[in-house]
Formats: sequence, C-alpha cells, structure tokens
Amino acid sequence: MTTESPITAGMDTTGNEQEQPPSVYELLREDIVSGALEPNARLKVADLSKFYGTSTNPVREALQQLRGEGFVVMEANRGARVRPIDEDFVRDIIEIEVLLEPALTRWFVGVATHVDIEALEAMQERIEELDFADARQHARLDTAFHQLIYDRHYNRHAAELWWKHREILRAISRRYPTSLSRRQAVLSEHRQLIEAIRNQDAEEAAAIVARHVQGSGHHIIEQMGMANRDGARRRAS
Amino acid sequence: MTTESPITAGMDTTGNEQEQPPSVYELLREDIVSGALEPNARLKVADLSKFYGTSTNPVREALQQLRGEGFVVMEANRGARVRPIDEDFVRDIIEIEVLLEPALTRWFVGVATHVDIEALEAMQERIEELDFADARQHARLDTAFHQLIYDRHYNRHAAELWWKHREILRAISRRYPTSLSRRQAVLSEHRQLIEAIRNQDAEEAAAIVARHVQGSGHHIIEQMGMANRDGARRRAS
DNA sequence: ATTTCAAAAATAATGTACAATTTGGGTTGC
DNA sequence: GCAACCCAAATTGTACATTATTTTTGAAAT
Repeated sequence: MTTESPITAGMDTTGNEQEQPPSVYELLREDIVSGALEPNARLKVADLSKFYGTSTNPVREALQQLRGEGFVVMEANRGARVRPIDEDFVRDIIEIEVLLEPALTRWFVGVATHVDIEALEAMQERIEELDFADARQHARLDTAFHQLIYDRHYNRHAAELWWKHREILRAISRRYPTSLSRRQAVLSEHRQLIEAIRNQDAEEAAAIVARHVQGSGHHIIEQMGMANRDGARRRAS
Repeated sequence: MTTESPITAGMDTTGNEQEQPPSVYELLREDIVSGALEPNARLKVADLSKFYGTSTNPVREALQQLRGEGFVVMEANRGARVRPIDEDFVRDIIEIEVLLEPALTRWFVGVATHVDIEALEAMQERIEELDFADARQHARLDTAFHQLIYDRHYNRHAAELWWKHREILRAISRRYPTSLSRRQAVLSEHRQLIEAIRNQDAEEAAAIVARHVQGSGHHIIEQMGMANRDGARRRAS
C-alpha cells in the first residue's frame, strides 16, 4: 500500500522512490521530534556530522531546512538549538488543528462519493480489527483514514499544514501508550464521523472532528505531563 | 520605532541588530515572494551565487531554509524551483487566516487593556493621517496595528504562522495599487474593530476580522487577476 | 534521408576538505 | 580587581571532487 498521495508526494523531501537510505535531514528530524535530542540542546555541526557519518554540508543544510520548518532555532554565529517540543507546543498545534480540520472536513462532506465512504469504512474495519495491537500499524492506518479526507482538498497549503502537524504529533505520541478510554473514543468518533458524512451533515461532521482533535491533544498532553512527573520523581529519588 | 516584538524577534532569522547587510536568504526570499523570480523558475546554485556575489554554500543553505518554509520545492539530484506564488496560493493562505485571525482576536478581546485600545487608536490615527500616501509606510503601520493584537497571544505557533502569511501577502500586494473602495473598507473595518474591542464584544470583533481578512484577500486576488489579463493582452498585441 | 539507440560530453547537484571569522573564556599584567 | 589580550572552539564562507542527470552526437537500421 504505497500511499502516493498528493500530500506525501508534495511533502516527500528526498524523492524516496526505491528505499534510499534516510537522509541526514530525516534522521535529525526524527531525533529531534522523537525526543532523542533534548529540548534546547545545542546542535554542533561537527558533532552531528561525526554522529551521522557524513561531512558537514549535509548537516548544515539539514539544519537550515529544519530551521525553516521551525524545529530548530538559530542565532547568527552562535549555532543551532533544538526547539523545545513541549506541552505548550502541542497545545499550540492542536488549537490550530481544531480550527483547520473541521473546515477541511466540512468541505469533504460536500464532495464525498459513495466510493470514498466505502474506503473510509474499509479502513475503519481494519483499524478495529487491529485493535491497537501494533502501535506503529495503528498510526499508519489512522493517518491514512484522515488523509483520505484531507488529501484531495483544493487548499494544498492547508492540507500540507495538516500533514506537517500530523507528523509532529505522531512522532511525539510514539513515545507514549494510548489509554483505554482514548482507544474507545477514537473508534467511536471515527464511526460517528463516517455516519455524519454518509448523512451529508457537514456541521455534525465538523463538530465530531473538532472533538476528535481536541481529545487527541488532551490525551497527548496528559501523557507528556505524566511522563514529566515520573521523570522528576525518578530524578528526585 | 524599532518594533522588537516577540514575533519579529522570534522570526528574525539573522540577528539583525545593527543593520547588517541582508543575507542571501533574505535577498532570495524577497526575490521569490515579490515575483522578481518567475514562478517555477529553476534556481541553480551556481547562477544564484554569482548573482548575489557569494560562494555556493550560503545559497545552498538559503535554499534549504526556503524549502523548509515552503517557498522553494526541490527534487533530489534535480535542484530547486520557485514555488509558484499565484492566486490559488493567496486564496489558500487567506482561507487559513480567516480561521486563524478571528480566533486570535477573540482571545485578545478578553485580555485587552485600556492602554491597548489607546495604542490601537493612536495607530489608527496615524494610518488615517497618512491616508495611503506612502504605500510602504502604510503597510508598516497596518502591520503594526494587527501585530499589537496577535503579538502577545500565548499560542506562539499561531502567531508565527500569522506573521509568515502576513509577510507573504505584504510582499505580493507591494506589486499592486490599493483600490479606493478597498481603502475605505480598511479604514472603516479598523474603526469597527476598535469599537468592538472596547465594547468587549468578542464575537463581533471576530466577525469583523474575518470580513477584513476576506476582503483583503479578494482585493489582492482581483489585482493579480487584472495584472495577468493585462499582461496577456499586452503580449498578444 | 530519417529515425533510433547508445555512448560520451556537458551541466548541475551533492559531498568533502579546508580557510577565515566570530565568539566566549581564561590568563596575564598592571 | 579589572582590563586587554590571546587562545580554543565553533560557525560561516570558499574551493574543489564526486556523482547524478540531461543533452548532444554519431553510427546503425528501417
């Protein structure tokens, strides 16, 4: 299932057609967003190039791209640092998505075909079958589910923004488990969403998506908070 | 009036404290967004480094940053191109701003102080005094007006997104004149907005801002369309 | 004579190495 | 104690090598 969607194609930063080795950019980005590199950590090109086994230029260019994307902050002549990906950052992203995704969904309701709805149902089937057994696989399916809705939107800029935010959130939540109540809510909200689309109820669909995004954000932030407190407790002992 | 706001400080990509010469990044970005470089134009590092009088690395790094920001698209081993800044792109941005800015404004109404309102009024005074005589200066004042509202928002990500969009739109509209009816609307809407904030009417303020953004977008797109048609007519003769 | 295909040359991107500034810290001399 | 200075570390800029892609060219086949 090679999802060669307009978004992923547009966002594909390397031209990964035949499984090229991941670029420095991809490695570095993953290490930042997954938390392997501490918030505010200094990013010295010499260290990084040694670590990733390349020369300095690929690292320098990766840093610049990540700066453009906002994952890295730089001061002139004083180098780069990891932008902290903290609870505030997640909250900020979620707030934007709460505005964006309902709007995208509302439009989708107007153009959705019978085929689309069947595709959504098929994906939801697979998600429920899997039942969160494989986190990685679940994330993939869940992303595909929402992507189907946003992917075709005429507003490419909005769709790309969604995709970028999605990737950040996905990388963060990979660190934490999904609570049972959240699992329940995800499945239920997906079903409700499909139903609203089928009924051509754009407002209802938008409202469900808003709840869905909000809930997902709350869950992530809660998990982050718990992890922080655990970490503090462990450090204190 | 050195507007050293959190946003501009955060967005300041070079650490421009004492009027350093503009970086390759800034020059290139301006040339893209102002239309000096054609949409989809190829961006060869050798050409650009010759043009800007530097070696290749600064150009390469600038391109990567611009790629991260979405102004440039790249294919592996096939170089960079200017992302077309066309009517669709403006429409996409405006649609996002129509969602974003009202939300930011709604929050501002809740925290605005008497001092804030006076500051807004003072700026509006100066805008009306100037009466669009100096386009550059008007843009500066208008930006400052809206910046006062968005700048302090706790959602840094949203504020930065607004700022980025604002810069793009500013650069585009610099190419075109402002119609008389649009001038009227701008002044009137600003006054209405101040009034709504004073009355603590968040919903009304949000609605006005939505209109304001929408109107600004319509105006730019109209101007772009006219320019295109004029260009086509001129080429046909 | 025209088309087709392949190989080679040119063009341009990507990676490596190194030189030159800038910054921050520490030490010495007053 | 403090200021000037120097040194180490890191960023930024330049030059060059390598690799990938595109274009050209020339010979064979239709």
